Amino acid sequence: MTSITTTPGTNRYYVTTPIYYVNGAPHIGHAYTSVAADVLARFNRLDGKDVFFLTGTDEHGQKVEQAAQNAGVETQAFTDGIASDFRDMADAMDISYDDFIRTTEPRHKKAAQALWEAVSANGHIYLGAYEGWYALRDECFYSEDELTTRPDGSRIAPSGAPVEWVREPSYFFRLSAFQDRLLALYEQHPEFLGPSGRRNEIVSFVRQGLKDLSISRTSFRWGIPVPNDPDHVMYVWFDALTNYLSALGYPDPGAERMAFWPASAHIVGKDIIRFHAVFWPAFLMAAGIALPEAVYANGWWTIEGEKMSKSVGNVVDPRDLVATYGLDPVRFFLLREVPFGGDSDLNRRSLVNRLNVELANDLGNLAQRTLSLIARNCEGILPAFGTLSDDDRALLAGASLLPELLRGQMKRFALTDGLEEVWKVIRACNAYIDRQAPWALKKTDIVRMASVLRVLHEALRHIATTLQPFMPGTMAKLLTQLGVAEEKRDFAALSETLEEGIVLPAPQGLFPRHVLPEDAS
RNA sequence: GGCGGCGUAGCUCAGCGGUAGAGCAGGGGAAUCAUAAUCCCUUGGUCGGCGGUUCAAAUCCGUCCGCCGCUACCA
Repeated sequence: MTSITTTPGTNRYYVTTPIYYVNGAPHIGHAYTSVAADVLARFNRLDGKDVFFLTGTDEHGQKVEQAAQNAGVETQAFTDGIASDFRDMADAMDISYDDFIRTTEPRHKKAAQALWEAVSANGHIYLGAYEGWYALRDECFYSEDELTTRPDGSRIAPSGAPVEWVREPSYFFRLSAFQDRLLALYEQHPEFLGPSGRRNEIVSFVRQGLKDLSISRTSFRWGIPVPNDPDHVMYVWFDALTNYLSALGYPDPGAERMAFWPASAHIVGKDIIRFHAVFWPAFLMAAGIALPEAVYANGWWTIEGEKMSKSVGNVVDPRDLVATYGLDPVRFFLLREVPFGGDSDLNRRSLVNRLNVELANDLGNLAQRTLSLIARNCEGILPAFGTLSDDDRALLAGASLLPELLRGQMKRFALTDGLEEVWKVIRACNAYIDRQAPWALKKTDIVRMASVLRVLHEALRHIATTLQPFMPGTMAKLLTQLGVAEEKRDFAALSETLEEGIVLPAPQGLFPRHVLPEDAS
């Protein structure tokens, strides 16, 4: 049995997205969580860490079985189709995952069964009966508050189907035994769970008492068989959560990837925080496996002020947004618009406004004006630093602080605040260029002009390097325009000075402006 | 019902005991290297209402009003 403490940091970083449930097509919410996790993965790679980044799909359960039946397709073929759509979405969003786990893969089944056996061997699983209101017609259980009572006292499901109280044999996990240890975990490791509002909710949930958890079903077949009792399949969460281990090669003791355990961060949507912050650590404690270092929940997106739902018909496919606005602008917007952890609204006006003001005007135009001044006045050759003024030094100091600043923000999952820090430097560059007016120095002091441009170039190199995790494609272009070699783009390379005299390619625009149809004319 | 959060400039929010802040939007000016982009200045708020503690309260306490979240087997 392990202690509840998490292991100290190493040079490895293991970050995960949830595995997405394949009962529907990927939407902007999935993309959001994945982009956030991707930023963390990319940031840590640039920071010299050995990173493993996992995403994938959750493919078991009665709903999937039914969805496949409704579609008239064999269940595995059905999940194959949706899983590949999720993979396509991840690729379209430039998610730099190292592995894509599917819960229908043999390696996962083996891992889930091994985890079950480990928990069982420690005495935390017992056979009991799951009781509840069951609708034969719908073939599923309903909770008390979902039901309506008719005048004659009988109850009906939301679907209108009659329900009856039934008992189904089920294996239970002794969740109740872990209440104190979970509370100790939250208290001793406040960084385990965030944002803080969510942590408080989970703490009060656990405090009010935990019941044992039903972790198997006999009412459907589409799942992983329980070891030594094939009448049962594992109930979804025991199966699904194990993915974080199965992709590492668990339970093979010689699996190289197991060195990445425990996970550094599980990024999840706020709807599944409980499963990650309560059930998952309890399962791991029960199996004697070290706990992940952090679980962090992101919020929901509304669309033009409305809740996203299939019935409203406003579900946004991130690939459509990318087709209209470009990949990096969309990635930027998702992480920039609202403090990471909170809810936010996706609407065209604020999207276009952010892209125009912050990307096109603030950053794109800064790069363009700086690089074209160098192209035109320095023959496209990177100038040398002259004697640095206080103004020069202040700007460079701000820029060189960025990696360290962002490191702190990323650790706290403050992705939005991280971007704000970079933008402070970008705004400072625009103020600096106006103050120094290199276009005027051109006529009075050509040496000073060259030095000013070099200071701006150096600030831009820091900005572009730090922004790579957020906008990998566009920042790669910018770094190329700045003459930074591909192997000199990590944080360590920032402390080296670029050689003057290198030839810079011709500058090209990075971010096009957008005009809303109603604003045209 | 219980527990918790929020309510600050037109908008999105930061501040959380010591003379009200940022970004965007609005107004004025400068500049013209640049994607007509940029820079500077500026209008604007009895910090949800009412009481209390304090020399001093967005900031602490109480209460009221209005939103929102959680309150287990939903993927």
